[in-house]
Amino acid sequence: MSEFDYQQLDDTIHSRIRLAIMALLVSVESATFVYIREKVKTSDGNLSVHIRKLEDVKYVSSTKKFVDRKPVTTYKISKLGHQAFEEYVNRLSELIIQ
Amino acid sequence: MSEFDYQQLDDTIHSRIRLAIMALLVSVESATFVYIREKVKTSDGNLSVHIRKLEDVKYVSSTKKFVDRKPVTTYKISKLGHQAFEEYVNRLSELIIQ
DNA sequence: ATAAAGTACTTTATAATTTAAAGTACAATC
DNA sequence: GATTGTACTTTAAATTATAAAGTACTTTAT
Repeated sequence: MSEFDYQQLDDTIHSRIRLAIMALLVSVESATFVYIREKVKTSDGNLSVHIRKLEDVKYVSSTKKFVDRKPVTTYKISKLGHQAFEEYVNRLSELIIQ
Repeated sequence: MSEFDYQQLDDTIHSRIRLAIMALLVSVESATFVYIREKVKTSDGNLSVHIRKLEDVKYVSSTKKFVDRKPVTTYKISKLGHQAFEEYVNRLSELIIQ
């Protein structure tokens, strides 16, 4: 059962930064832009671009509101995103575990 | 201990195609260009470029010879490559396993 | 004998992605 | 009221990946 076909790995998830974002989001109920930025240790620009990609494919949803007169964007992983992540982890295991 | 810093993941290894190559190479004594190309299901050009990157950082070594008058390149993972792969898998687990 | 097709790659050009820098729209502080 | 800070977004530049073309043969068919 040892397959080494890299195309089995979801390309949207398999990016170091997006993988970290997804891993974080599956572990929490929801998270703000700033919280994610700090945990993932990246710049605003990077996070903005990458989390947008996850939104584009509907793996993540966002809601925007104001807290203390400041904008706060909160992100949540979707059911589809959850499934995709699980599938990704399974494929990864198949690839790596001998 | 849940960290989501994506920079912990070795960037040379974390590419779907190079990851597949490394996973294959840790599981065998050595492998030819053609064997890898078939297992990893990629084109000659892609394999050539990516395996060269692994060679550049000394994760993989190669030897070229002629068999039946045809060129055959054989690749092996190096000790450094082995360590890097192990380290990569460990970091990946930390990232993914909740 | 020679032309066509195949093997084992390498190189190069184009497309896609990532990263970094600059920009926007405020709020708070000095 | 001018500077600094927050929470992002947009754009441009650098990096990377993929696909196409090229090289140096060998084999097979004509």
